[in-house]
Amino acid sequence: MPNYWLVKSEPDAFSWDQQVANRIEPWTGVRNHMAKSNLKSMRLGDLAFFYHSNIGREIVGVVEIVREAYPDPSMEPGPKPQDWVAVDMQARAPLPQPVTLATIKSDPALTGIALIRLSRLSVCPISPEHWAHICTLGGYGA
DNA sequence: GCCAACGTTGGC
DNA sequence: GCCAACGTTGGC
Repeated sequence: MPNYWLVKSEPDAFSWDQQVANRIEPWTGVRNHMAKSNLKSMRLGDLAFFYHSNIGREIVGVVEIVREAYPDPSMEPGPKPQDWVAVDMQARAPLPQPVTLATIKSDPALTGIALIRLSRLSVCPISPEHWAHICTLGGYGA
């Protein structure tokens, strides 16, 4: 059974359409330790919601982890050694009906979800129950 | 544009 | 080790 995640991207910087066009994309630039530890926990075949932050504020698609954590190629050489990581993700399919932040916040079945509780965390775990519920809301995989 | 949350930096 | 200052994220 796969683990479930949610990753955020500002569509200005990198959008779902670009993810689809590129098919496989390195997920780089994470500079937060909790998010990094989540990246390191991802395994081949894990699935993640692709969330548009700031513009849109909705879950728009599903991606699959196709390469586990490796050194982030976007790291700048600096005075201190760093160990940020990237993973590769492949677009699976869009949600037929995107699920908005407003919907997630107002749904009693989704209380406590990390997306809301840790609003600044860019890579969040999702419980299997929440995953299934959001898939239903989004008409995904029906 | 504003603000809350929160991580990081640097003075002490 | 504490804490004020500051920067960033991201919702509103």
